[in-house]
Amino acid sequence: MQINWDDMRTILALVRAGTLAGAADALSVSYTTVARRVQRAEEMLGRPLFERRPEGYFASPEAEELARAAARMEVQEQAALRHLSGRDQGLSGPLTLTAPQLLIQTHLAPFLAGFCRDNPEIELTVRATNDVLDLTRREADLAIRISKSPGDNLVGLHLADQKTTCVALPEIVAGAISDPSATLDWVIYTGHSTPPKSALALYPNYRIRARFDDMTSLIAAAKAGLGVTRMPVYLGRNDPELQPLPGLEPQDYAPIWVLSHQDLLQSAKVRALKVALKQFFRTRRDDFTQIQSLP
Amino acid sequence: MQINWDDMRTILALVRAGTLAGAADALSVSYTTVARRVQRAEEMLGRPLFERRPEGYFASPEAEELARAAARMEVQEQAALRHLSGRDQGLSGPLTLTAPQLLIQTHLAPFLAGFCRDNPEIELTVRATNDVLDLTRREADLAIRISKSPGDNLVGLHLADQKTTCVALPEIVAGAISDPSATLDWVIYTGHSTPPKSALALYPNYRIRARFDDMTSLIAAAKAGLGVTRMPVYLGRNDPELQPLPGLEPQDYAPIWVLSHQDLLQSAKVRALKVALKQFFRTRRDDFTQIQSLP
DNA sequence: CTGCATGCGTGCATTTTTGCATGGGTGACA
DNA sequence: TGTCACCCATGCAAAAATGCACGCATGCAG
Repeated sequence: MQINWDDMRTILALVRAGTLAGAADALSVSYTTVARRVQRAEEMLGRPLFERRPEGYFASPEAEELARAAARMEVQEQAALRHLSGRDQGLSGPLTLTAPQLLIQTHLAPFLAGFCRDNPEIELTVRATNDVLDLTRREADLAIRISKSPGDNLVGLHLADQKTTCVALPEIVAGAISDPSATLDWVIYTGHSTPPKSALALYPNYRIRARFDDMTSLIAAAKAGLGVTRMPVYLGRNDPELQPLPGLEPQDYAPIWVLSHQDLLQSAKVRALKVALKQFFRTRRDDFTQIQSLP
Repeated sequence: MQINWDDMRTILALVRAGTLAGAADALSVSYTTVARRVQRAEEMLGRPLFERRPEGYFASPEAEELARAAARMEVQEQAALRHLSGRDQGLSGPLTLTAPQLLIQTHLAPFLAGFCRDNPEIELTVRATNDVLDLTRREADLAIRISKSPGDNLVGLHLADQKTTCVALPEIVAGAISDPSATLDWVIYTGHSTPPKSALALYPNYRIRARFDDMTSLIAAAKAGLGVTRMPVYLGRNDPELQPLPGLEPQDYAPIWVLSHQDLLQSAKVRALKVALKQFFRTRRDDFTQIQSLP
């Protein structure tokens, strides 16, 4: 009874995904290939591993057991690759960074352009996503996160503190100032149930017009005049269309960190990007905490 | 930075073997394939893994690290396959047994023939070797061993006790009887420094004519008249050319066990062979302890 | 020094693996 | 009920991996 290691990896992907297409995506092959590798593995082992159902491939207990073993193999593989990357002392080759979309758009893009110019041998990949990528599984080498704690096995470097501000179109702000007790429209982030308490202290009557699960959309909604919205100051402060609600101090918000896996601490590329990020954010510290730029 | 799992397995084999041909043997592929897989892995990782030397491939520290990870992956893979085999309740498919050559020649061969007839669906592979195969690495499902202790993670079933006897050609035996104080020639197993003490008590003067590290050769040497030799009674007792040295009680020797991995305890095939072995050895118990067959 | 065993690299034909295109089935939804 | 979005199986052609044959270097024994 023999088995091909890549077939085990395929079984793992299929158990995880549940469908041929899903597994194929994860492995960057076609689903036909997944189907045939599974078929081959079943022949090798002399027993069926998956039940073919109209809604997908259903894993038998045997397949699940193989997948558990394959998952443990994967941990070993990834640890080895991380260690290998960690040994890498050259400023060349691939380097992957993940960061929140908006931070890239507003601040990181020009910085990264400079970094690439300074390090022409580094092949930088940027994954602009709000999803939390798994640094342990090497989905990225570095992650810029807006969060309060680094996380397991990860090494964090604090880049900047952040505060939030409440902004809206000038006419809405003017209305609120002229009559603080009038009902104020809000657009808020999904998950928050009410506008910030400090705002309610000044403007107690509110109506929630909409909720969005995406900051870009939230900004667009505010610009469309849907209401007031709370956002990190780096987004609100320089937008010519939006204006802060007066009388409110900026509120604390989760700081910005850059994280990497312990194993990559010694990697020259990772260190280079961390150092550059630290320098960059030092010059821009106020962007994230001060409502108005200093003269 | 990506890597193919079978390439990791190849790196492991190459680090272990040190040469392309050796790794190729272990993997049952051609050495060309090993060379090309390594080349591909090196390209993927963007760094060399082996130093090509005239005497073979020399692993770099990176390759050794990858190999260590791959070895841990291998442990997982093999554990999974063992568990899978353990679930196997059918009396069909592959089954591998390892046993000492001589035991197969003299006793096991007819027994195994019967077992195969009784279980025509089982595809039995016999590995006749004196090397201790690794049941953990699934080099065999069952092992018949001449040894005092089963070993780690293995489950043993005692098949028979054994004794040894000292035999030689009739003329040598006759000479020893006629003059016990004459110098007696011996052929002994490598590792033993002297003939057995109980023999020296009766025949104190000895000369070691040769040492052999292989029992078959030892027997041939005894038959060629090189001297007296000590061997398990199952080998000596029925050989028409050889005769026991009189006055010596059979001496204790390591018993015969059949071993299998814990994970395979539930496998129907493994259990079937164990049961059959136990029954067979019960009827042949005396072959291994009595110098003369009973009338 | 020569023959021989062992080890490596490379070009080429063969085999295997892969992806694509097509067809069929099922369930959600207007 | 028709459409759409997902599933899956299979035939076929392209692409990749493999094995083989050959040539070359090295170390060792006679």
